[in-house]
Amino acid sequence: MNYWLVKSEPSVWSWDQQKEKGAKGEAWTGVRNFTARQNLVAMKKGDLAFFYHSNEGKEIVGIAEVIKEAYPDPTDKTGKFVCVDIKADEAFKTPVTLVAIKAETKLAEMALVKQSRLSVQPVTPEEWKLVCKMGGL
DNA sequence: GCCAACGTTGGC
DNA sequence: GCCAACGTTGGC
Repeated sequence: MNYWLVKSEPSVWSWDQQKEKGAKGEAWTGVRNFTARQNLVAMKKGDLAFFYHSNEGKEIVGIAEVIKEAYPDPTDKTGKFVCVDIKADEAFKTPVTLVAIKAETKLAEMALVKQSRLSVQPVTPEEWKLVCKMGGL
Protein backbone atom coordinates (compact mmCIF):
# COMPACT_ATOMS: atom_id res chain seq x y z
CA MET A 1 0.00 0.00 0.00
CA ASN A 2 1.36 3.37 -1.01
CA TYR A 3 0.21 6.88 -0.28
CA TRP A 4 0.00 9.80 -2.69
CA LEU A 5 -1.19 13.34 -3.08
CA VAL A 6 -2.93 14.62 -6.18
CA LYS A 7 -3.61 18.24 -6.95
CA SER A 8 -6.41 19.85 -8.85
CA GLU A 9 -7.64 23.36 -9.36
CA PRO A 10 -11.23 23.32 -8.09
CA SER A 11 -12.32 25.43 -11.07
CA VAL A 12 -11.23 22.56 -13.31
CA TRP A 13 -12.02 19.50 -11.20
CA SER A 14 -13.11 19.74 -7.58
CA TRP A 15 -13.60 17.33 -4.71
CA ASP A 16 -17.37 17.86 -4.95
CA GLN A 17 -17.37 16.78 -8.58
CA GLN A 18 -15.28 13.77 -7.64
CA LYS A 19 -17.75 12.85 -4.88
CA GLU A 20 -20.66 12.99 -7.30
CA LYS A 21 -19.03 10.26 -9.37
CA GLY A 22 -19.41 7.93 -6.40
CA ALA A 23 -17.95 4.43 -6.40
CA LYS A 24 -17.47 4.38 -10.16
CA GLY A 25 -14.85 7.09 -9.86
CA GLU A 26 -13.40 9.17 -12.64
CA ALA A 27 -10.27 9.21 -14.79
CA TRP A 28 -7.54 11.45 -13.39
CA THR A 29 -6.32 12.90 -16.67
CA GLY A 30 -4.32 15.86 -17.83
CA VAL A 31 -0.94 15.09 -16.29
CA ARG A 32 1.72 16.37 -18.69
CA ASN A 33 4.82 16.08 -16.57
CA PHE A 34 7.20 13.15 -16.56
CA THR A 35 7.87 13.11 -12.83
CA ALA A 36 4.15 13.06 -12.12
CA ARG A 37 3.73 10.41 -14.81
CA GLN A 38 6.21 8.14 -13.05
CA ASN A 39 4.20 8.47 -9.87
CA LEU A 40 0.98 7.61 -11.71
CA VAL A 41 2.57 4.47 -13.11
CA ALA A 42 3.69 3.46 -9.61
CA MET A 43 0.15 3.64 -8.24
CA LYS A 44 -1.56 0.36 -7.41
CA LYS A 45 -5.24 -0.43 -7.11
CA GLY A 46 -6.28 0.28 -3.52
CA ASP A 47 -3.62 2.93 -2.92
CA LEU A 48 -4.90 6.07 -1.24
CA ALA A 49 -4.29 9.68 -2.23
CA PHE A 50 -4.89 13.04 -0.61
CA PHE A 51 -7.05 15.31 -2.75
CA TYR A 52 -5.56 18.80 -2.75
CA HIS A 53 -7.15 21.98 -4.06
CA SER A 54 -4.57 24.32 -5.57
CA ASN A 55 -5.00 28.05 -6.13
CA GLU A 56 -8.45 28.17 -4.58
CA GLY A 57 -8.50 26.86 -1.06
CA LYS A 58 -4.94 25.55 -1.00
CA GLU A 59 -5.98 22.72 1.28
CA ILE A 60 -6.29 18.97 1.40
CA VAL A 61 -10.01 18.27 1.39
CA GLY A 62 -10.25 14.50 1.47
CA ILE A 63 -8.98 11.06 0.54
CA ALA A 64 -9.38 9.29 -2.79
CA GLU A 65 -8.73 5.66 -3.67
CA VAL A 66 -7.05 4.35 -6.80
CA ILE A 67 -9.54 2.02 -8.50
CA LYS A 68 -7.79 1.50 -11.84
CA GLU A 69 -4.06 1.47 -12.48
CA ALA A 70 -2.25 3.53 -15.11
CA TYR A 71 -3.45 3.36 -18.71
CA PRO A 72 -2.98 5.73 -21.70
CA ASP A 73 -4.55 9.13 -21.07
CA PRO A 74 -7.40 9.51 -23.61
CA THR A 75 -7.00 13.30 -23.50
CA ASP A 76 -3.33 13.09 -24.57
CA LYS A 77 -2.93 13.09 -28.36
CA THR A 78 0.78 12.26 -28.23
CA GLY A 79 0.13 9.03 -26.36
CA LYS A 80 3.02 9.70 -24.02
CA PHE A 81 1.08 10.22 -20.85
CA VAL A 82 -1.11 8.06 -18.66
CA CYS A 83 -3.96 8.43 -16.21
CA VAL A 84 -5.53 6.39 -13.42
CA ASP A 85 -9.10 6.15 -12.15
CA ILE A 86 -9.81 7.35 -8.63
CA LYS A 87 -12.92 7.55 -6.50
CA ALA A 88 -13.67 9.82 -3.59
CA ASP A 89 -13.28 7.94 -0.32
CA GLU A 90 -13.56 9.99 2.85
CA ALA A 91 -13.83 13.75 3.22
CA PHE A 92 -11.79 15.45 5.91
CA LYS A 93 -13.82 16.82 8.80
CA THR A 94 -11.46 19.78 8.77
CA PRO A 95 -9.58 20.57 5.57
CA VAL A 96 -5.82 20.72 6.15
CA THR A 97 -4.52 23.95 4.69
CA LEU A 98 -1.12 24.60 3.18
CA VAL A 99 -0.53 27.11 5.96
CA ALA A 100 -1.16 24.40 8.57
CA ILE A 101 1.18 22.00 6.78
CA LYS A 102 3.92 24.60 6.63
CA ALA A 103 3.43 25.34 10.31
CA GLU A 104 3.97 21.68 11.21
CA THR A 105 7.70 20.95 11.33
CA LYS A 106 7.14 17.21 10.84
CA LEU A 107 5.61 17.99 7.45
CA ALA A 108 8.34 20.35 6.26
CA GLU A 109 9.74 17.64 4.01
CA MET A 110 6.49 17.02 2.16
CA ALA A 111 6.75 17.31 -1.62
CA LEU A 112 3.80 19.69 -1.42
CA VAL A 113 6.01 22.18 0.41
CA LYS A 114 9.29 21.51 -1.36
CA GLN A 115 8.04 20.91 -4.89
CA SER A 116 4.83 22.85 -5.10
CA ARG A 117 4.46 22.44 -8.85
CA LEU A 118 4.43 18.65 -8.94
CA SER A 119 0.83 17.53 -9.44
CA VAL A 120 1.16 13.89 -8.35
CA GLN A 121 3.38 13.28 -5.36
CA PRO A 122 4.30 10.44 -3.01
CA VAL A 123 3.42 10.77 0.69
CA THR A 124 5.19 8.82 3.44
CA PRO A 125 3.12 6.70 5.90
CA GLU A 126 4.19 9.03 8.74
CA GLU A 127 3.03 12.10 6.85
CA TRP A 128 -0.17 10.31 5.91
CA LYS A 129 -1.05 9.48 9.51
CA LEU A 130 -0.35 12.97 10.76
CA VAL A 131 -2.30 14.74 8.03
CA CYS A 132 -5.28 12.39 8.57
CA LYS A 133 -5.20 13.28 12.24
CA MET A 134 -5.09 16.99 11.43
CA GLY A 135 -8.03 16.47 9.08
CA GLY A 136 -10.09 14.88 11.84
CA LEU A 137 -10.05 11.28 10.62
C1' DG B 1 -1.86 40.11 -11.40
C1' DC B 2 2.95 39.36 -10.45
C1' DC B 3 6.84 36.69 -10.22
C1' DA B 4 9.79 32.78 -8.86
C1' DA B 5 10.59 28.04 -9.73
C1' DC B 6 11.06 24.57 -12.68
C1' DG B 7 10.09 21.41 -16.59
C1' DT B 8 10.30 21.10 -21.62
C1' DT B 9 11.80 22.24 -26.19
C1' DG B 10 14.83 23.04 -29.83
C1' DG B 11 19.09 24.90 -31.90
C1' DC B 12 23.75 24.01 -32.12
C1' DG C 1 24.20 16.07 -25.20
C1' DC C 2 24.35 20.82 -23.55
C1' DC C 3 22.12 24.95 -22.53
C1' DA C 4 19.37 29.06 -23.53
C1' DA C 5 14.73 30.33 -24.37
C1' DC C 6 10.25 29.66 -23.44
C1' DG C 7 5.90 28.20 -21.23
C1' DT C 8 3.32 26.85 -17.22
C1' DT C 9 2.23 26.37 -12.46
C1' DG C 10 0.90 28.02 -8.21
C1' DG C 11 1.74 30.77 -3.99
C1' DC C 12 1.44 35.35 -2.54
